[in-house]
Amino acid sequence: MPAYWLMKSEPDECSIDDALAAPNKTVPWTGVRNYQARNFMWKQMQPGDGVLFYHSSCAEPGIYGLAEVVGAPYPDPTQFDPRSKYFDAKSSPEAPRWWLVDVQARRKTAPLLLTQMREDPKLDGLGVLLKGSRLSITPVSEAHWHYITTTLL
DNA sequence: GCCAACGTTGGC
DNA sequence: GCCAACGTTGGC
Repeated sequence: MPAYWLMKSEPDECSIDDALAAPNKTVPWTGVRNYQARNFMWKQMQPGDGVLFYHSSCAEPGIYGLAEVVGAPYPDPTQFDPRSKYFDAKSSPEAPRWWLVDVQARRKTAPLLLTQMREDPKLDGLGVLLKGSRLSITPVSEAHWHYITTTLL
């Protein structure tokens, strides 16, 4: 059974346009350094899972596209690269600390802004709307996914 | 740039 | 294992 996720990306780093322009429209979801978000990618995501592609830390945060999980999780290579800002000296190839999945962009959508989502009672309980939520990857219920993808986008 | 909320670190 | 200090996220 497919699962659904909302994944935040800073558009300055990787926007939905960047993902669509990438080879095979696929980007490694690099740089996650939060255990809860890592565990979603490492232990729970399956190829074919649906992804709401969210732009964060920008002028108009919101959902800007649809994507899906492809392939199996593997260690984030940036954790081993001393020049990377995601380098983690406490990790090692023998015991990688940070795992990621590849995400393939499906299409860009009309923006569904955070402000709009907050006003929609049907989206009550959506992870990204919860008070103080900073988690960069949050599960999305099938009902929310269906509503967002068929009615709002 | 501010700051609330949250996660992590490390001394004890 | 507690918890204060610190760092980060991310909306505004």
